[in-house]
Amino acid sequence: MTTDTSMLRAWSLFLDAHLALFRRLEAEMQQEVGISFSWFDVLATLVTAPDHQLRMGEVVEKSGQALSFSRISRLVGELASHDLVERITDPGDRRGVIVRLTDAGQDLHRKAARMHMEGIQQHFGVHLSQQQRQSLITAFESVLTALGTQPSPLRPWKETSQPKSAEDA
Amino acid sequence: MTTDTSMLRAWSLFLDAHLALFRRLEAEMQQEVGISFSWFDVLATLVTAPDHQLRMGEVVEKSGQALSFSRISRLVGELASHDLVERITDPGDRRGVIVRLTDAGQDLHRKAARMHMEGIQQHFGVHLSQQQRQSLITAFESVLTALGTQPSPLRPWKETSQPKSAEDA
DNA sequence: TAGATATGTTTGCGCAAGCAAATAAAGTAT
DNA sequence: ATACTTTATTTGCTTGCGCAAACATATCTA
Repeated sequence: MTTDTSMLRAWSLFLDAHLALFRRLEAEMQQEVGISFSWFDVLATLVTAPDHQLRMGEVVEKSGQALSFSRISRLVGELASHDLVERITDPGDRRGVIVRLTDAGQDLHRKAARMHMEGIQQHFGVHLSQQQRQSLITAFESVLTALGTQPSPLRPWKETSQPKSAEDA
Repeated sequence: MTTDTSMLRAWSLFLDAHLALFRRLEAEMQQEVGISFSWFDVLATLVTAPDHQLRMGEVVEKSGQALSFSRISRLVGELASHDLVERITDPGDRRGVIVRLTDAGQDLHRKAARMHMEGIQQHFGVHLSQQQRQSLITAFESVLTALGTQPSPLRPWKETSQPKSAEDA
C-alpha cells in the first residue's frame, strides 16, 4: 500500500521530533535552572502530592514508568544532599522512607516549571493547531491503550526519560 | 488560556507514547532478531548506501544525529566482530575506515527490517487515520524546522536513540 | 623537506541508568 | 516467641553512551 510511505514518514518525524525536543528542553533546563530532567521529574512528582511528600515507592509509581526504583532511590539521595528534599524514615513502618520536598525544593521547582512550560509551548505547542493537537491526543491515546500503558497523570508538566539505543525503522 | 491544558495533554501523551513504543519495539527486535536498535541503525544506514559501504564518518552523518562519533566507532567494532560488517582501511586516505556490510549483515538486516516495519505498522501506524498522519507530519516538520534540525533521510525504517534522563513537564 | 596544522578515527574516562542480590523491617504461622 | 515469608529500599555491578584527549595520516607552508 502507498500509505506506507506516509506512515513511515510520520514515524520518522515522530522520532526526530522527540529527540530534538528532548535535547533542546533538557539543555534549556540545564542552562536556566541548572538541574537535569530526572531531578525535575522527582521534584514535580512531589509537588503534586498531599503535603509535598510521598513514600519512596510512591514516587516511583507516580513518576510514570520512566525511571527504575534504584534510580529514583539514588536521585532522592542526590536531591537530599542538596537540601531539595528530606528523607524521613517512616515512623509507622520503619522500612519505608518518606521523601519530603523542602521549601528550597519547592522554590526551585516553581522556577524550573515556569521556564519549562514556556519552552514546551514555544517549541512544541506553538506548532500545533487546535485540530492537530486533537489528532495527536486521540492517536496517542489509542497507541497507549493498545500497548496496555497508562497515560501518566497530568501534572501540568511532565517529561519522561528514554532508553538508550538507536534504531532505524 | 484554556488550550494550555490540551497542549500539555498532547505533550504528555507524546512523551508517554514515545517511551512505550520505543520500549516495545526495542524488545521485539531483541527477541526476534537478537540485536539492539543501535546495531540495527548502523546496518540500516549501510544498506541504503551505494555498494553497501560508507566511510566511518558518513555512517555517523547518515544515521541522523542520534549517535555520537565515538559510539558509532565502537558499534562498528562490535558488528565487525560478529562479521556483520567489515572494516577496511581506505586505500585512498589511510586515516579513513570504510565500513562495508557483509552478506550476513545484509541478511540479518533484511530479517530485522521486515519484522520491525510490521511492528511499527502494528503499534503505531494502525492507530493513525490518514488525516491524523497528515497532522502529525505537518506539525512535526514545523517543530523540526523551528529547531533547526534536518528531518533524517527516509530510509523505509529508522529509529533514533535517546538521551538519558527523565523530566516532568 | 621539516614543521605546523588539519582531518578522520579511536581511546580513556566518567555518568546515568537498570538489574538483581543484599539488607532491613514487618507480618505470619506454628 | 521463633522461624519463614513478604515488602521497602539500597547497593554492587554492568552497560550504553558522550566528551575530550590521544593517535595516525594528510596537507600545507616556509
